[in-house]
Parts: sequence; C-alpha cells; structure tokens
Amino acid sequence: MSVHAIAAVLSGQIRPGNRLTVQGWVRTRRDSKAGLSFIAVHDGSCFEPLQVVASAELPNYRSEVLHLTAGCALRVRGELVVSTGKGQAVELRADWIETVGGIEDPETYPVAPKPHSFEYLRTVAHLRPRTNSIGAVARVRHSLSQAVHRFLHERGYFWVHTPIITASDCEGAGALFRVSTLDGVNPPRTPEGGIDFAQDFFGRETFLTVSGQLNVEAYCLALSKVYTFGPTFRAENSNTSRHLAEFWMIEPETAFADLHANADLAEALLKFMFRALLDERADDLAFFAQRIDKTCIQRLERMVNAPFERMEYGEAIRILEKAGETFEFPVRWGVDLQSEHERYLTERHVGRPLVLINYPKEIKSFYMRLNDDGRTVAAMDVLAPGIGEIVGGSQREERLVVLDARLDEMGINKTAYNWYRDLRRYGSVPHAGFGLGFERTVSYATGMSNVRDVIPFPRTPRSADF
RNA sequence: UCCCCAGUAGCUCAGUCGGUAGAGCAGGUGACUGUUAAUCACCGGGUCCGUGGUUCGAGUCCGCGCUGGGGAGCCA
Repeated sequence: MSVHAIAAVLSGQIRPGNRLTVQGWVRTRRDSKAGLSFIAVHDGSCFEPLQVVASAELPNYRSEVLHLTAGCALRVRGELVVSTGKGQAVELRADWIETVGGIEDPETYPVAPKPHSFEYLRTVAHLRPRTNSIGAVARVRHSLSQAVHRFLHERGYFWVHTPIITASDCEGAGALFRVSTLDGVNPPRTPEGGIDFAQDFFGRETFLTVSGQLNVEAYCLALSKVYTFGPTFRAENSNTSRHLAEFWMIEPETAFADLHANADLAEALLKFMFRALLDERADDLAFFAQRIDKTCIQRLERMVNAPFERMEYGEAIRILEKAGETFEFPVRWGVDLQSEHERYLTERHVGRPLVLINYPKEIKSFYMRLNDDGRTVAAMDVLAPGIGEIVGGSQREERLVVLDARLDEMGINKTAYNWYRDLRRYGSVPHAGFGLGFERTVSYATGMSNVRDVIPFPRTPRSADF
C-alpha cells in the first residue's frame, strides 16, 4: 500500500474506499465519548491536516493512541472514508497506527497546540515550522520563488549565479560583513600597523555581497536578459520589522532597456508572482486572511488587477507639499522620502502600489543614469502600502564619461571599478535593472508584519542562533 | 544607533497601597455514544530577566546591565 502526501489525499486525488498510508505529525488529539479518538495528522504538504479516526479496537489504542500528544510522528494505515463529521470531507479510518517518534516531555514541548506569539516562536526557530503560520509561510516562499523563476525563464531571462564573496568595498549599499581567515586575535600587521589583508585567504579584503547587481550587469552585456536570485548581506545595525542582516533579493537586468521598460518588468513580475500565489496557495492565504491579516487576499487581487500608479519624484514632492499634513521631516525638492512620506503617498493618496521615478541625483547611487535635465537620475522605487519600498532600481549609466564624472563627484576610487568601467568601454548599451526584496514581498503577500517571521532562520543584530 | 514600552508557571497574562504567587491555555489522571481551539472534574508545575541599592520587609520603589517589542534612521 503506497504512501501518499496529505495534500494528494485532501485534494481528491485519492477516492474514498481506497486504502492508503500517510506519514506525519500529530497536531491535536480529541477523544470522543464513543470510545474513539480523532487525530489531526499534518505532513506539511498542505495547510490542512488529515483527520485520522482511531477506534478503541486498535491493539495499541489504550497503550499508545490515548497518549499521543502534539508533535508525535506517526505512520497510519487505513481506509479513506467519507467523513460523517462536519469539518472535513474525508477522513482516514485507521486499522494500524505506528508511533515513529514520540515526544520526550509533552508538558515542555515548545510547540503546544495553542496560540503562540511570534516573538516566542523565534526562540524556537527549529520547531516553529511545525506551526500553522510558519509552515504556511514556508509554502508561500516556495510558491513565490518558483513563480519568479518561471516568469523570468518564460521571458528569456537567464539565472546567473553571482558570487556571495565580493571584493567590491563599495557596491553602493550599506555596511559589509568581512570575510576573513586571518587570526582575529592576533592578525598579521602591515608596517604601518594596519591589518595585512595581503596575507588573507584571497590576498585582499573581501566581504559578503550586498547586491549581485554589478556582477550581473557584466552578464547582461553579453546575454541581454539575466537575473540573480540569492542571499545578500548587510551589516547595518537596523532594528526594525523590515530589515534582516541576511535576506534574499531578485535582481533582473535587461540590455537595451530604459527605465520605463524596467518599471513595466517590475510590475509584471510582481503581478505574476501574486497571481501564482493566489492560484497555488489558496489554503494558506485563507489562513492568513483568517488569523493574520483580514485584507490580504483582496489586497493581492486588487494588486494583480489594477495598474500601478506611476509618478515623477517632483510630482510626489508637490503632492506632499500640498497635502496639508504636518510631517516630522519637512518636504522640499531634493530630500529623500521618509517612511511617513511614502506611507502618505501609497496608503492615503493612491491606495495601491506606486512607482516613483526620476529622483534627484544627490540622493541616489553612482551607477544610475543621469537624465537630460542634469539634476535627476533614472531611478525608480516601487512603494507598497504597509511595507514601503519593495523594489529599487534604475536605468544604469552606460556612458563612461558621465559615469566617471559621477564617481569623481562622489569621491569614489575609480580604479576599484575598472572592470565595471570596462563594460562601458566595450560595446556599452543602455540597460536597466532592479532589486526586489523577497522577504518584504512575502510580508506584503501574507500580512506577516515582521520579516523575521517570513524567513526560516532570521539573522539580525545580536541574533544568529540556530 | 536614537525614542518609548515590556520581561512573573511550558505558553499568554493578572498581581491593588511594599507584607513571601494567581488565572487561562498546555501537560497528567479520570468521566462522557462522532470530535472540530471538544466539554467536565481533579492533580502536578515558580531562579517573579540579571545585578546593586532603599526598606523591618521588594514581583512591586531606585540605579546599572541584558533580552524582546513598537516607532525612527539606514535600506530591500
């Protein structure tokens, strides 16, 4: 008799009357007056557990079944039958139940069948995937990841595996984690007294990447359409519900594309991801809508059906100036938008995702293409209600002269970027790309308010357990 | 990093005016003719975050530290 995933059983692939085996973990056990027990068995293949009906006639009913508690691992054999109870269409009438792994001390098992706070669950990150919420998040992450690859693959994009270890000490974003094999207590010294990184593993200072963008641009200018999807690292002391020291980012890069094509791609990608999620994970989304965020399904449906608002930075400033709001940070042309400003624009002014374009060059990175007005760059941010920026991107500066001027202006050492500048020397073309923060996207889709709960093992300042 | 708040049973929390500890859930035992966060009865369960101080006496008041949360900055 074959073993089946509970997802296959509950989706109707197995008809009542068939005999089968399932394997999974106990969620709850309810004993009935009739001298039988109902065991909710969960194997993670879908949101719902399968109800197993265990009768007192089972040889191990009193010795084992009546002692099953949340978390016990089971193998159950029986016949699938139409349920006479209300909560489920079918159930497994067991004729054999085997405890594969028991619970050492049920009283202190950390994932009791009761509501837990997410703060507490983070302290048991190795066990929290057994909960409804974190299990659902894991399946949502999978669906969204697969959708990213499917969408970009179908549009002719190649997945490029850019390096995790980088020597660029200024990729334009955030503080870096050093990668080193030197003795941390007593490192080799230069004559000047500094640490002698020439003796380090790579013969120079190296770091964990903060973005695959610069590397993926090199492949863009050969394969035309490329993307990265991998982990990135920021050593910033950010203590918020939207930041992680290790997070995942999707970075498409398109040759012969301008900012508008770039924004089109970002919008189409997000819509494809959320459409796929609505199609594939209705069970998990129903849970998020019921327990986490009542509006999450309608938010996703609205997002996939309505065009994103597009707005010039200058227009956004005018709207904020006329808003009649008292902002903590005053608004004028040239300032970077603060959380309160983004929130006003997305949540109050347009009420849905907003693409802001053409920012002042002073507040953006060196690689963004200078516009003809000489004071703005072809940058874009996608702002989502509730979480703020989920996409940041730009058309890249493809003109070597202009790029060099920008590097000089910002006091960046050009020689460190010689390989990047080569891309502008040899067959340079207009190109554009963006970074999509994966955890923020999962957070937006599920209504989970802290990104630490949408990544399996979160890394944040002072916290890298597990 | 800054501002604010919190830390008491396995978990979520209450604890009044400073007088040596409570509930719900979870767990154990039992009852109940199909349960759905089952119900009912009984039972076990405490480094009151740490540290120093005030006091006859501190979970409670004060200082310092640690951890967590909310917000801000930085960003995705």
